[in-house]
Amino acid sequence: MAKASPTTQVEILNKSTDRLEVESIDFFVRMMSMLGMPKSVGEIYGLLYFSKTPLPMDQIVYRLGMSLGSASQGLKTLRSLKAVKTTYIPGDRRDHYLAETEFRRLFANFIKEEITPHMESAKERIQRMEDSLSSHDGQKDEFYHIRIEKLKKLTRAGGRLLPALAGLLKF
Amino acid sequence: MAKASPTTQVEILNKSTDRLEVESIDFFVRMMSMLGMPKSVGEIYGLLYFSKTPLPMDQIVYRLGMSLGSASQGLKTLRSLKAVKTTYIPGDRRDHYLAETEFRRLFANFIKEEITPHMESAKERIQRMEDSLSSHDGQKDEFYHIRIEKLKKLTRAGGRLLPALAGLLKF
DNA sequence: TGCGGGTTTCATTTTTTTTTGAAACTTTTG
DNA sequence: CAAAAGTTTCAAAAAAAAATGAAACCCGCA
Repeated sequence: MAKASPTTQVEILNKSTDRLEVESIDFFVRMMSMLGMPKSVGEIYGLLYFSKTPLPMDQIVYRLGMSLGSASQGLKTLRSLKAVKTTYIPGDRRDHYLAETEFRRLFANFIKEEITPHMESAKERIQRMEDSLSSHDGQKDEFYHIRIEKLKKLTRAGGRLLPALAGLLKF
Repeated sequence: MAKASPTTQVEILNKSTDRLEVESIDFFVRMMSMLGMPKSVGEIYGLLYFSKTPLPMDQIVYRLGMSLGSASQGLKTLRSLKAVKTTYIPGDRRDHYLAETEFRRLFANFIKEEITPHMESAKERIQRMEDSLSSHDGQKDEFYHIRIEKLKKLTRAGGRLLPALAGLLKF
């Protein structure tokens, strides 16, 4: 099927749910891009968020006018963040996607998947700083030790606080 | 003055503080890029973080082998985040930059400057969603109302929690 | 007022990221 | 087993973001 032309996208929009959909896509595109996610990911989630029924990939492609590749990539990302789930529809071979709308869970997952790994490698890098300092200068220079200590505190605080944060969220 | 050639950058590196500097730059480039900041900003902050003396812009340019434009842009960003301060050095017309190393303060500022504004516009967008829904469908459809309610809770939680977070940080 | 060091701005170039689309792969079904 | 539907992968194209460098600007000073 021919991909939707630009005009088709905006064609009617009188139904209030269509306007809602547009706002939703806009909303999540921005939100996701704050978290460093590409536009396509936000678009897909935004579409699914106000969809009463689970949508198959080709519907997503058609409604958003995006390529199959983007949709597949985007859904993969969303699956890895547990932001969508697939539902089984009898008599249909296609996967149907539904948005996970519990932000608490989404948030917790995001921290686990995207932040925690960075914290780990940050700790390693700090360790390397200490090594290079102590091996060479003995214990002489306060300044550098203090700076390194601050970094340690930063990563410790981050490592404890961020995971705790998800628990604090009382939605 | 000629810009440092690539080899000059890595030339010696036996002094432990040089290795520290490299690790620091690496560290902050990654950290900043998690927060959506360009590499140049992380490099500058990383350099200043382990510098005992305030550095003028031309030193930053020379040591990092970056362009004047990048350095100026990067310092502007760092100033706006209050991540560097300028110090006065008698008899020198150049500004000298020093890293602000209290992460608590930095963090609070980052939230205020970069996050809060987005929260505001998110609220407006949600308002628009409610408008388009209520104007058209009266009050019939639970589903959409619930979804919108969730978004409201999300932004409310974000708006309260994020600023509070800076206070929680006990570095 | 004109000079000169220091800095900012911004059009252009470079680099990086994202999207596309077609081929390859997988799975279901006749 | 072959055909077809659905999906993923990935090289190439497009778009977006960042860096460059030169011109413009500012400001103190002679």
